[in-house]
Amino acid sequence: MLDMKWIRENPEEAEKALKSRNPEIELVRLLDLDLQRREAITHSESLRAEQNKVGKEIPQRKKAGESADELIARLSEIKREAQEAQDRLKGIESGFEEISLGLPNIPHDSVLRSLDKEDNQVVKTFGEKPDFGFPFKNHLELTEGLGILDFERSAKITGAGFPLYIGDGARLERALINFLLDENEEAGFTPLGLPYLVNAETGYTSGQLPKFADQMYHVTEDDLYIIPTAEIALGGLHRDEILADSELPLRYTAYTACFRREAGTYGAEERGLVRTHQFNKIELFSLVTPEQSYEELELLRGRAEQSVEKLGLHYQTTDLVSGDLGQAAAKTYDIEVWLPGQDRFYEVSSCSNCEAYQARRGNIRFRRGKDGKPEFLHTLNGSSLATSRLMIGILECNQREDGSVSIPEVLRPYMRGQESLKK
RNA sequence: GGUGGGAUGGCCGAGCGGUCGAAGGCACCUGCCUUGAAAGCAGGCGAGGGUGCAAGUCCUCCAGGGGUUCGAAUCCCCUUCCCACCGCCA
Repeated sequence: MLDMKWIRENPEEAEKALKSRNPEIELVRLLDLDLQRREAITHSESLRAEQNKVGKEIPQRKKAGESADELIARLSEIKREAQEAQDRLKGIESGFEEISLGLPNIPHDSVLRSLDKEDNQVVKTFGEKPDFGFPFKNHLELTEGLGILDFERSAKITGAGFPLYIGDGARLERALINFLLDENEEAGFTPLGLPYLVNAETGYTSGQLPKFADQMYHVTEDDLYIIPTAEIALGGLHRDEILADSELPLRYTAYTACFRREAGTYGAEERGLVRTHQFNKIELFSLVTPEQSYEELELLRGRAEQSVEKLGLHYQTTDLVSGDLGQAAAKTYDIEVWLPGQDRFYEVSSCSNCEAYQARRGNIRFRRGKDGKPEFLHTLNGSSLATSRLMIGILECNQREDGSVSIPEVLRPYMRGQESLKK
């Protein structure tokens, strides 16, 4: 959700910024409803004030031993009017919310205005494309040879898009998860074990609801949503709280499975582990004061980059253009790992500063000192990292001619010293 | 799933249906006192919103949502959450 006061005062600037993300966004209707809303509030409240005033006279009249019948009659008339005004206000507000809850965040000034993903700026590159010197295999050929991944059987269990790791495959991913959690914890992030199902309020906080409801699995029986990323659950963590500025920044890390319906997407080129309904991810999440948030974004990005570097994978970091930003983000860096089998870079991390967008929706605030007025804080999230896609990179980039795969050294302690994956 | 008990301001805690946004205590802030501190004294001290240059003023909020009533923190109904016990169970 956006700062309505700011939009009201800077309508052209706001619309221009939002159009840089989606040219179809118009604010005319929102501004009109905002005006109507405030008028309706004033009208409704003045009637309430009168109602209260007359209401207070009744006991006084009665105490004095006089009849209050006439006042009571007048009051019922005021009440009827007040109720009408109230109903009208509710109608306006629901229209207002429908629009305002659907609007994306305003991009940060430093974000390049463009609708074309091709304009995403590469801000860092690490390593090089591997030169195998032999016909290399893609991750599906490798995992089949090693017997560590089985999509045919997982389809029997569930259906398409749900990976089944076996033996060394399961072990390697677990090693990745533990390695990343340890790295993050050493960097000062508090580890959390999170619920995988969230209620609707939490879904709204992150910006996932109402607009992207169809991307989440919904347990209708209990009206709970299965998280597409830990970020959604983390958004609910401090909902409706006022934190002390001395507690900030709050930094969390959590491993969760992530579930995405991927409705409307399909692609023969995204086979195997590239895009699945269920995958694993370690998340970073920070709550900070507004003046800290861009420094924090660099911290998250650096944290994620460092982990990829330790794994020895070739990657590039891009600064996304306005048109490629997620709903809640004001600025985002993507970290993409080179996947030889796909012949392109693939996102393994996305680090975003959501500024006050989520805080406003979830009413997450902080107070400066003892006497400061509560203010919305800034939230940031970053993947560190998506392990399922990392698996592809590790397998494909570390393969040997015989189909075995050498395990990155940093993971070996997590694999009881195992140095390679062999049949 | 069943039964019973709860939910009030940062915390604790009172609140006959009628000046209750809410006693009292703790914590906190300001001033007095003090060499300094403590104690004591005086005052202040929730959030959101409308309006206004501002002082201010008005509205809303006692878990959430409905209802009864001229009037609800107080009465009724529903929901959620917490606690206890029973049932079931990793």
